[in-house]
Amino acid sequence: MQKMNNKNKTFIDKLRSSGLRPTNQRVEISKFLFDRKRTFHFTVEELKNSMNSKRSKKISTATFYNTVHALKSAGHLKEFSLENNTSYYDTNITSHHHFFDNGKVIDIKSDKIAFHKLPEAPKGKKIKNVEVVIRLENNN
Amino acid sequence: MQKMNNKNKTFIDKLRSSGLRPTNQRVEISKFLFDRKRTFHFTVEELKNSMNSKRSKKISTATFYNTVHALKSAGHLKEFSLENNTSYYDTNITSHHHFFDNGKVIDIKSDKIAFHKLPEAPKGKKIKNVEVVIRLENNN
DNA sequence: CACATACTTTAGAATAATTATAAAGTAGAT
DNA sequence: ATCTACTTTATAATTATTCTAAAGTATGTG
Repeated sequence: MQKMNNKNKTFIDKLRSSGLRPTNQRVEISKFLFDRKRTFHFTVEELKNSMNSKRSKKISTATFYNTVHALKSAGHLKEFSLENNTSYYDTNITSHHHFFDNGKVIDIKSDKIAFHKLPEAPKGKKIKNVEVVIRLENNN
Repeated sequence: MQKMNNKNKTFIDKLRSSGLRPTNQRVEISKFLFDRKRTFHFTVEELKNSMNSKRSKKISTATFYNTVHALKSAGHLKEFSLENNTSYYDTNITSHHHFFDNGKVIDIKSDKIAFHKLPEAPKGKKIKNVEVVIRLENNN
C-alpha cells in the first residue's frame, strides 16, 4: 500500500476529507486554491473577489466562508492573523515561518530557522507547533 | 546623567511621550495599565469593561481606543493578534515570546528561546524583531 | 479675568469582517 | 419519482473598530 500524503490529495479529496460534498461551488473554490504550482496566502474577501470577478453567476460570501472554514478545520489550510483584524489563510500547510513586511507576508522555509533552545510546555500540555514571525522594516 | 529607560517612566510620562495631554480619563487608563507589579495582556473591550465596571461615570469607548492606540504608537504597548480577529495588547514591551493555549496567552521570557540559525532579511530590508509563538495542545 | 483657540471626550453613526438565519435549490438514496 | 438531508443564497445580525460632530475643558494672551 502506497503512502498517501496530503500533497497528493486532489482538490476534490480535500473537500471530501473536510466533510464537504463536492458541489460545483466547492469544487471550484478548492480547485482555485489547490490546483496550482505554488502555495499562496489570501483573505476570504480576496478569494471571493478574485473568483467572482471572472464569473457571471457569483458564489455567495457565506459559501466562501463555510468552505474555507471546513478546509481549515480539516487541516488543508493554515490560518494566521495580522494586526488588521482579518484572517489570512495559507495553502502551504507544512511547517514554515513568515516575514511580515508592512502587511505583506513572505514565506520562510522551515529549514531556514533552527533553534538552539526552546522552553518546555507547561504541565499537562505539549507543543503543537512553533511559528516564527520576523518583522521587517526598511533599511534606513 | 543617569540612564532613563522606559521602565522608570511613570504612567503620566507615558502619556506625555505619546503626545497625549494627561487628562483625567487618560491618566486613569494609563495608571490602570502601568501602575502595577506585573505586565499583562488585554483587549480594548476587556480594558473598558474592567475599568468602567468600577465607575459611575463611564469612560467612552472612543477614549479607550484613542489612548491605547497612542500608547501603542509610542511604543508603550505591544500589539498582537490571535485567530479571533481581535487586537491584543501587552504591557510587556520587552522582546519576548508567547505560548498560545486555546486563546489564552502566556509570556515566554526572551532568554528561554535561542536561535541557531535565522534567515537574512530581503534586500533593502532589515529585521525589526523576531517573535516566536508556541502553540500548545493538551497532553493526549 | 475674559475670551479665543486648540485639544478632548462623548454618544452615536458608519464600516468591515464575520457569523447566523431561513427560504429555496440540489443531490443521492430508496 | 420522491424523500430527506445537505447546500446555497440573500439578507440580517453581530462584533470589533473607526469616524463624526457636537459639547466640554484647558491654556495662553492680553
